[in-house]
Amino acid sequence: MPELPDVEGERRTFARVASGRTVASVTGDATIVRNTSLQGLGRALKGRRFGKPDRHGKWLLCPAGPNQVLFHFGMTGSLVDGAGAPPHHHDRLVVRFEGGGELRYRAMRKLGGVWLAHDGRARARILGDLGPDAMALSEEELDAMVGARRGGSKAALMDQGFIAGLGNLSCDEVLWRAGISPRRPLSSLSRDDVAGLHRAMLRVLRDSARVGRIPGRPSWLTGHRSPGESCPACGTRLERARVAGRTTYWCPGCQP
DNA sequence: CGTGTTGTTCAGTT
DNA sequence: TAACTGAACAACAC
Repeated sequence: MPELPDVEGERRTFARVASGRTVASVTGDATIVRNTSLQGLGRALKGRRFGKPDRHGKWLLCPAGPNQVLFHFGMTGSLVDGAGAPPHHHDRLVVRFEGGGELRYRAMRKLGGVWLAHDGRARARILGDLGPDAMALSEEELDAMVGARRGGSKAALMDQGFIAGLGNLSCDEVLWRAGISPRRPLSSLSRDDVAGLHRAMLRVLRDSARVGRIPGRPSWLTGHRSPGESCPACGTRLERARVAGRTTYWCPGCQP
């Protein structure tokens, strides 16, 4: 699931369930903690109170005193309010709070994980070379970035080092709304194209973030990701191909 | 038993 | 060097 809008949903879950709460214990599957042991994570968090979570791209950044817990959700991860919820086979980490309540990191596949950072340097090392957050990017910034980028539009928008947050679904949705074919070189975009791309990106991300996922509404391209479906705007049969390594849908009519 | 999957990373190639 | 490709990771559904 997790693209930027999904992680916005996780951010709200964390804020509701964990922010302001003091950690009592940390248990779970040791392999989901990527850069320390379960015990190390427990020692760093125990007795600490979680602050307000932040997000950059698909990363969720959760302060606990001087430390930070960094969540990445891979393809199947999510945060769950564990209060009163029955144990689940895919609960990989359980953080219990003083006075009751718990937060769980649940993931079917263990492609994401949990990292501990003691300071800003450690955090930067873990996050790697991320581009600006897609939701915080201004049209002027995008315009300045586009000219120097070689290669196709989809590959660029999917590159977390270029812009952080877009995934396969949101990328297809944004390109469709902006009327840009996924293989079209990004550097070929006119100023108007860039303005349209920026508008489409914010629109898609804001609408999706509000519900915490990319809505597969019938009026969205994302609602038609099965072979043989038609464009919800013009009725043209959608194209489907592997672009930038991922299954891509686009409308040859709306995205020349 | 194949294929495919909303994520990243790494090795190898263009 | 920048960017691309394919494999690997992991756990399912079909």
